Amino acid sequence: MDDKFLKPYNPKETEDKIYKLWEESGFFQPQTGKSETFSISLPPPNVTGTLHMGHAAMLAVEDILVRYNRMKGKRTLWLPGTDHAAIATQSKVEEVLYRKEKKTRHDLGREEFLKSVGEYAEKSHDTIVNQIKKMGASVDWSREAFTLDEKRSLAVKTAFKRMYDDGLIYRGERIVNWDPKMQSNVSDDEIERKETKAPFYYLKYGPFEIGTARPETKFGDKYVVMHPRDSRYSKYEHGQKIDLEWINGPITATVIKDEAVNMEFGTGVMTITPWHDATDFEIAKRHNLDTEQIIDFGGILLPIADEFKGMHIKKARPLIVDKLKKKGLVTKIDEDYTLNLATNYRGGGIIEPQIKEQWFIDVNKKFKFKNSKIESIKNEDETSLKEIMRKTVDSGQIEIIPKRFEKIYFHWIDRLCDWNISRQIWYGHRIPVWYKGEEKYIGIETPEGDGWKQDPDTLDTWFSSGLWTFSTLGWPEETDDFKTFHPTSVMETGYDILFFWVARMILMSGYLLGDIPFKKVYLHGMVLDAKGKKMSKSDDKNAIDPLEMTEKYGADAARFSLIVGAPPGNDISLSEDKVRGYKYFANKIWNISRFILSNIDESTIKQKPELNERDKKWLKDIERIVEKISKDIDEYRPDLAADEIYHWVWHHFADKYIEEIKPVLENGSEKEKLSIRWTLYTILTICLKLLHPFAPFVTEEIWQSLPERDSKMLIAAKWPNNIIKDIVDS
RNA sequence: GGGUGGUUAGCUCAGUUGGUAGAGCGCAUCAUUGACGUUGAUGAGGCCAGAGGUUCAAGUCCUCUACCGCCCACCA
Repeated sequence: MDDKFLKPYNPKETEDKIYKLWEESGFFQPQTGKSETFSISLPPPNVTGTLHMGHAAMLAVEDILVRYNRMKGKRTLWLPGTDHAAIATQSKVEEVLYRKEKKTRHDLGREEFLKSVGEYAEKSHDTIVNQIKKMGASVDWSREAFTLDEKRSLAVKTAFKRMYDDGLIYRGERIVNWDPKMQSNVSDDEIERKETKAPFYYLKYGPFEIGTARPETKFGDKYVVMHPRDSRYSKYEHGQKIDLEWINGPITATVIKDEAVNMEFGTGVMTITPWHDATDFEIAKRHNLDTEQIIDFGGILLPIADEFKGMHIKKARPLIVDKLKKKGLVTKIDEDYTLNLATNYRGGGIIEPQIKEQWFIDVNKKFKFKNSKIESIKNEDETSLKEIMRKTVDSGQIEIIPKRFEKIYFHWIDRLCDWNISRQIWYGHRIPVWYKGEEKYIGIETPEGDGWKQDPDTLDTWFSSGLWTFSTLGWPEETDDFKTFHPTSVMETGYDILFFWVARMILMSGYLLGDIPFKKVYLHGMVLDAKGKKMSKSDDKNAIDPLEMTEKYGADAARFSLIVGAPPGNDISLSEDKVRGYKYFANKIWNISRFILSNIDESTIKQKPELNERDKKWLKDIERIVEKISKDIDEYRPDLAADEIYHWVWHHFADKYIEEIKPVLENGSEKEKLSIRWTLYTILTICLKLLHPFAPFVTEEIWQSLPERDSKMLIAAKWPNNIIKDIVDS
């Protein structure tokens, strides 16, 4: 027996060494010559981020699936990469730039700024990669990808051009979610509404009373809107002009009747600001009304505000309210009003709706479906992107686990509007469109000749993420990897990005390949702290750092603690006690092995002796466990499998069997001892295999010290199967 | 407002087609110098949120209620 067993298991001394051993073995790469495949694309973490508990949980689940399927003999690929995370990364660099040098990106200029973002991303990249390794993730580093590298750029441009040529991408002037802080718009899905207390003002508007939380937008309000069936206002006619006194003097207002008005709310009358409100914009469009910009893209009031022009809205508001009060136009102020403030979920800027020209993907436009591998849409059928997203899941070709998220997904699709894909930030994939006067060019390469200017906007980061399952495999080239590993077996990710990402992957894959990107979607929950807050938020001081946990208790313990009791889709709250508990388990495995190895010798395990009934019973019992574990993992319940194996190894195998046979090893007959020794060793090797996907480090370390084993490395060992047939009955 | 998840031991949470309530940490008693610094055995502690229903049988299925959370939504 190896001397290392004389001390307790020491993850710190073991893990890096074992990871290196695996990497050098080449087993992270798919083995050739096998037909059935299993593939997962790693959801790429932000290149500038650090590993949080959510990542750690994700890596644990995926590594379990991957190691299990690899041991089952499948040709297994887990492809890693990082995401340029346009907005998040750019904001981070801008913040540092401002803090250190008091400069903005405009002071540096586009080219120089991008260079510094690139450098920052590159430097940061190694951090996240090393953290992924610490968790024991058996990803194939030789195929690592980045959402903004050259190959992925080609995929993005190819996708854009195809969609443009099919009329699915268009440029249009719409009301968009403008973030004045970041100087870019964001898509509807990137809006996070926060409940905020704010005063709500009731203002006299001629004969009417209107309500607003934003008096600073009201300068241009010259339409007063009410419901056509509101009897209170039946004496006013649509189109009627009314002269009245307003903020900066007398104006003429026009009465508009529109069903969008809620009669129950307030007085049932409102004025509209079409340039800065989505609902108002729709009303204005319906009645062909004038629109006028009140606030510029930096949050500064325009000349229409008269004496307030040039002021920031934040400063102007109290002054405007003062003026309104002095003029006797304020009738009431509700100081305790709650409104849903729209903020940018990345970066937190307060959204100011603005009308702006942007690029969109049309999700409703019909087009002819080509190369269909989607069961529910026939080749050459007329379809739309929305229909692709719906039918692939509705037909069951893609299965979302747990099932309840399918309903949420459908609900989202049904109210989905065109996807705004352009951003005014600099870091990201530049829109592959060039202009020269009236001419326009859309393509992969910069057009020949002078005078072409590229569109300044970049693409929504989820555009490139949407291609991830196949751009990482070499698409648009028809590579062997692409043919072999796509569609991928399962997409394992958090439910919080079901819309952002999962839906967009289905859209992109469906349109570009006529195929699904993955067969299953496994959604894991959020890791919560003791207060029930998401641990992935970097500003959360209660967060448990996964690296600190691996440092203190070992990666195997961290993995176990993130798996047990975490069914798909359920949030888990993690405590340090739980991690510690599983560290003890790793040591228990260590000591079981120590006990067994000190009680056998090579000659007693090489040849199967005649087995007594007790040992046969235990061998049958572990076969039952093997079947249970396999079934649980096959059904995407690693949480149950982990709990089951934990319980069996500790409280059955160790507490019962080993305790039972201890006296027999002392005083029993030679025949009995032979049977026991062989059984102990056999069960140990099976247990190590069963435990390996969950606790890869400690099991591999023990495996390396086994005198007799059917594979040099545990990572490549064969998953146990038909034990009774192979052992007991022969 | 619509949808959705939760409510189980002192704490944090599991409980897969309905069949005698489980884990980690904590607690009590005993054993143990040991394969185990991290051990074992035994035990205390649960009207499984509340009410009704289906069933031979409900933590589990159905209906309603309460509270907590999350997602969605154009109430200015």
